Amino acid sequence: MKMAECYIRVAEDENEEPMEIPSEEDGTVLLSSVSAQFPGACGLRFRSPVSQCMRGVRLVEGILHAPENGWQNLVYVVNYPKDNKRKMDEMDAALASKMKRGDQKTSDLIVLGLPWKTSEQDLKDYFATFGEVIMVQVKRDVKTGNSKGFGFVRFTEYETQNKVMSQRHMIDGRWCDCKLPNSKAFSPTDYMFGFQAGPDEPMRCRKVFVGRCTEDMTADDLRQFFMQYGEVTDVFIPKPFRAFAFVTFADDQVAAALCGEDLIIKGVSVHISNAEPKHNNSRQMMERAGRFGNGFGQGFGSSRSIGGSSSSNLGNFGTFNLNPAMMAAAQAALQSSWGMMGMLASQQGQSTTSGTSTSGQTSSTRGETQTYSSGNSNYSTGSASLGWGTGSNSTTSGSGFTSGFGSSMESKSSGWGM
DNA sequence: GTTGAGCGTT
Repeated sequence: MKMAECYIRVAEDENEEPMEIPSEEDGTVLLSSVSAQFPGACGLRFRSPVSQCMRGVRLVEGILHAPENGWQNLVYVVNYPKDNKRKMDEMDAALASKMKRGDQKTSDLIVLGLPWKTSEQDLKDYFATFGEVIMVQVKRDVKTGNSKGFGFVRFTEYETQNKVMSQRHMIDGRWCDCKLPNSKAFSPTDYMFGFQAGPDEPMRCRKVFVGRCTEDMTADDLRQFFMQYGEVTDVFIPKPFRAFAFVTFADDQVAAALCGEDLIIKGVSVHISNAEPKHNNSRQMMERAGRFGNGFGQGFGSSRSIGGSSSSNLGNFGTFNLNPAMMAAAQAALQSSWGMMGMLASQQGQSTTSGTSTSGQTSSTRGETQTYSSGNSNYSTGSASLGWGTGSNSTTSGSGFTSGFGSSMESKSSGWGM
């Protein structure tokens, strides 16, 4: 009877400009039609002109049925699963800052083949001839103190890093190689910032895991350091020493923005990731796959092949490298929603244009070039700015990629049980 | 007190 209505007006919020969504011939509207425009949508509601209350739209097997008096000219508001809409916006913001290309952040490089006798000072002296060094480390046996023959180095400038990776190094009489460490090759946890995967855990995550801590980092050191990003409400260091700590912020977005970052505290590179909820098997499996390159990482090229020596073939690889990570992260974090996928596709599509409509970047870019030092260390954090330095560089045309992404998702969705 | 491909944290 409401055949005349060809479109209904749908918006994410009552006050936002609605989008017209087509109805079916029988006057119903398919949920899929709604979710095509509002990824992750699970239903509709509207404000009843009579009661002035919000009312739900009847939904049966994916079909939205018009209210008593037809769709009329009301604005229908999209429902999202639980509070995922809000989460999605924050993920949007945090992802945007991490996916920012252009500002190519440096990462720690692993230095393989060091002579046993080489000290951190030796390393620093050697690499300082290439550019400013902000961190060096020689990995040693905890009991004997003997060098394990490898270490890490980090430079201020991305160009320096590329130069160093592009050649071999004669250090104290041995040839050494500098590479991006395996830990930099896609870890889904880095994308799962701020989310508790548990279905009954609506709390957003304000706590981060700080890995690779050294024993000389006190709770006060950590508090002093992390203050620059936002109010710190708690610092927890397990005893006895376990080489990690937890830092809790007042603002969950600060925690989200820091996840995936490598920060330098007291001359040591620590890695920030989400403080994991205790039970989550699927996530840990994926983490393994990511860390050791057995799963997604290999088929799509590890990041070590990207940021490295050849700057000529960066383009396509970089974009493809991120996608499996996103898929895995989305699967684990959102489980029941495709919302993030649409967001990712649009992000990719926008990556070659200057202005994105993505909101909220400002909140995570405070505190540029802050320094922190302690004791007799003269190291400092070169830059506290956020962003992800995969070294990837999107030169792919956005539209072509986006469509490919969408279709591959559809073909795999059944296998993933989503 | 040794060694020579690897890989830093739950």
